Amino acid sequence: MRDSDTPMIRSLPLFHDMADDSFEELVRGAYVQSFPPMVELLVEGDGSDFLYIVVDGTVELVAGWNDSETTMTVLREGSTFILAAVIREAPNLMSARTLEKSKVIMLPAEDVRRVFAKDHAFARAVVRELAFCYRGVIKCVKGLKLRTSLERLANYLLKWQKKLGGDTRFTLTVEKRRLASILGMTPENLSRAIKALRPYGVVITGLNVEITKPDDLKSLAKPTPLIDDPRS
Amino acid sequence: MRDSDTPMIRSLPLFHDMADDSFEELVRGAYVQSFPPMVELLVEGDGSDFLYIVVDGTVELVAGWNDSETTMTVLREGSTFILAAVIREAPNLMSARTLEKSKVIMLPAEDVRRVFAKDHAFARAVVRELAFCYRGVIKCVKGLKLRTSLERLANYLLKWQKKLGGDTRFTLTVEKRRLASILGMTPENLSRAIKALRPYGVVITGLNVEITKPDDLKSLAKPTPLIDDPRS
DNA sequence: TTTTTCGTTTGACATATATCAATGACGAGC
DNA sequence: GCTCGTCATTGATATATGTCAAACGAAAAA
Repeated sequence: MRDSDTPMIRSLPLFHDMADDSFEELVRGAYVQSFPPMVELLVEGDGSDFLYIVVDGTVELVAGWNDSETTMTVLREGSTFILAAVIREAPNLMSARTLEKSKVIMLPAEDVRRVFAKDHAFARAVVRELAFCYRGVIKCVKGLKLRTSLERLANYLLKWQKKLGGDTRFTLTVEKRRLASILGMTPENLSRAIKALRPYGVVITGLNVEITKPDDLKSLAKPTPLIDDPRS
Repeated sequence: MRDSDTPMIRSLPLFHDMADDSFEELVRGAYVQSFPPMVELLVEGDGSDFLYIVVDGTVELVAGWNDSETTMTVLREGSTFILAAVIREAPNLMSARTLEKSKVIMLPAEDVRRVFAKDHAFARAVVRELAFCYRGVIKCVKGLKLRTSLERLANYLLKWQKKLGGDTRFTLTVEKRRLASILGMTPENLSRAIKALRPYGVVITGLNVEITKPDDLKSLAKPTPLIDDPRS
């Protein structure tokens, strides 16, 4: 890999506090690769030979069963994935594919485990990262079990409005059928849900969202940090 | 706490490999408490002052939203809980309550974090534990998003049959309305789902389960280790 | 033993969500 | 500018699941 990529990795929480020589050791065997859209980076059920880091673009994690599949999450710059599988030397529970042209760094799993075993700061960072991911998935389960798809959509919109600066107007970062899958519904149902949010001041045309009555929408969505706050 | 409890803790994967003095430090400030059934051990949204370990009995983790609640999981001897919240010093995402008379060990969160910061072996064990929990929740999401409630029930039965020794007959370990909540359905719906499994050789009377046509049931359930195998 | 309580089951019904088919809208490539 | 393909939308319908009320049954309390 090129030296120009290392500062970006180094600045990630996962690698920030580790010893220099440990970092060297990790980076030495790393690959940087650019992929076109819709490339399968790894397949559910396979072993995990690398820890992945998204440098640029977007990568989706999908899970399949019985001829159908669902989007678990969409990752962007700075995200790592299949950390848990690498640590436990277990098969991937999800497939990963690029959505856009994307650049990813691949750290050989062996290296990660070796450095993890000897560098305490790195081990601590892995813990914090995993704890973060764990809590993210727990929130996801809570949404699925406690909310209807309409409520999940309403909260999704509020969450992204905040994430993108809080403006009245903003743009969705994924296409609608993928959004439907993320929220655990069909594209048709999403279409109807969007219509159903109109009385609450939501207008969506294409990927453009406008929220004219945020209070009304919030009274429907009833957001709570214990489900909807990505950090914490 | 009494010395008689320490060997059990020490034998758990989380504490097995850590240094003796670190273990001493953890155990020194620990509390052991016995609670009657249905005692709220901690409340969703509160800060986490302790890391909990179930020594005996059963504890359920529940999450609530908008006046309804759902059972996230039921824990038994040897399980730890709210590890992620303790590590991140973040509010609990779930409440915990005893189901039966239960004995739990409470390790002050401060101690856990301090030992975690200095003992590399403990940090590594925490990583393994968190990675394990993370993968468990991912499997849960996959089940919720990819399967119907009937399929979830079928797989639940097969999973517990195996876990309890593989016998044709076995006994459910939770009451039905809690099972319904675990599976993400209503008690009424569970009742009907149980009836719907009759053609597949499932007879449930009270908490007793009999599976007479395992192959038929499996052809409906289509179990996969990537969702249904708790280890790995 | 009787009574009470609580969990389960059942039926009738309402709602949520998925499916299928058709149409419409938009962008990529020619 | 056209054509094709893909995604989004709409309507009709089917299925899955939830809700409410009542009846039932087993375990705990009197």
